[in-house]
Amino acid sequence: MNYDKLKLKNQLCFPLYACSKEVVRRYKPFLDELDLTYTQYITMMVMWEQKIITVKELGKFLYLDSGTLTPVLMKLENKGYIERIKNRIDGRVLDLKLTHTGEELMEKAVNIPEQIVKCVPLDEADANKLYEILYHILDSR
Amino acid sequence: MNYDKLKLKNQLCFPLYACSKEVVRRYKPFLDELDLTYTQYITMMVMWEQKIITVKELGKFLYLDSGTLTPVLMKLENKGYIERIKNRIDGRVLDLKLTHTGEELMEKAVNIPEQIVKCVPLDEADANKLYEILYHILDSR
DNA sequence: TAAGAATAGATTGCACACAATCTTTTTGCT
DNA sequence: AGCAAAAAGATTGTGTGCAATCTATTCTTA
Repeated sequence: MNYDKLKLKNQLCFPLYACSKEVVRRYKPFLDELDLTYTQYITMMVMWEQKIITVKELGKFLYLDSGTLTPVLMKLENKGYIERIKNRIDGRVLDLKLTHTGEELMEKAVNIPEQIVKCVPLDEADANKLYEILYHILDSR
Repeated sequence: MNYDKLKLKNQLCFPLYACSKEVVRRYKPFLDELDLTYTQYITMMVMWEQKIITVKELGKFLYLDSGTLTPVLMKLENKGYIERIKNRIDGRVLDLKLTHTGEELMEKAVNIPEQIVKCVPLDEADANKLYEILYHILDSR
């Protein structure tokens, strides 16, 4: 029996998993300046774009469920970046609303993407290819 | 000011992070049959290959530190797949030794890689390219 | 060779992820 | 209208990740 397929070096999932963590680590110094975790940061990215959104919709953007999001959203509310407002039409729904403070935070975050690009060695072709492959996998759910 | 770079769809890190979790999710049904988590699985992959290894060396393979590994290794020891043995020459070092039971587990795991391939839609060229890009980033530490 | 530095792992504390379950509210059906 | 099913979030419990710190041991070097 050949066990080569079980070797770590022959896996595709493993470098994906390791690389994901590695890139998140490289965000940390920049996010520390804003006192945001990575999960809080990507949540704020959606908030900056949507202004108002339900937890459900947010979860679709981030591929996360309420079990993960609820505590994250409570922290962001405590920091004053969002408000959590029960929807009046449908009582099951929680609307998330970007606050003025949350909007201001965007100004401080606006330089992060380009700083990350400097920390991750990828030419544009590879970046595009990577993007394409990753979304191809994600879209196959 | 242009805020496009802060949009989620324009990030490369985010699909990497989401895709990593998605692929790990696709492992779950197969790993559940072996009663292994993904972290325990990749740890066992190293053990199956190395038979004996220190925690330090294992951590280099997996890009994980003792804070993460210690509890994982204790669980694998409880399940009988590895032994944790203090090194006699250097008392600081902990050797991990694959047990017979651990070796047997490999037989049950041997089909997992090919089953995952079926669950992740990637042709060989893209798989190779993805592999190359990911290790390029990982190696830039 | 004795003390300080370095190293290997363990521990602690915090923040996710995610499955499973629970609560509240709304929908759909008859 | 009345009730079962479905939906949206919250809660609970387990298992990572990882920074910071602690302990035990070994190395270094004055």
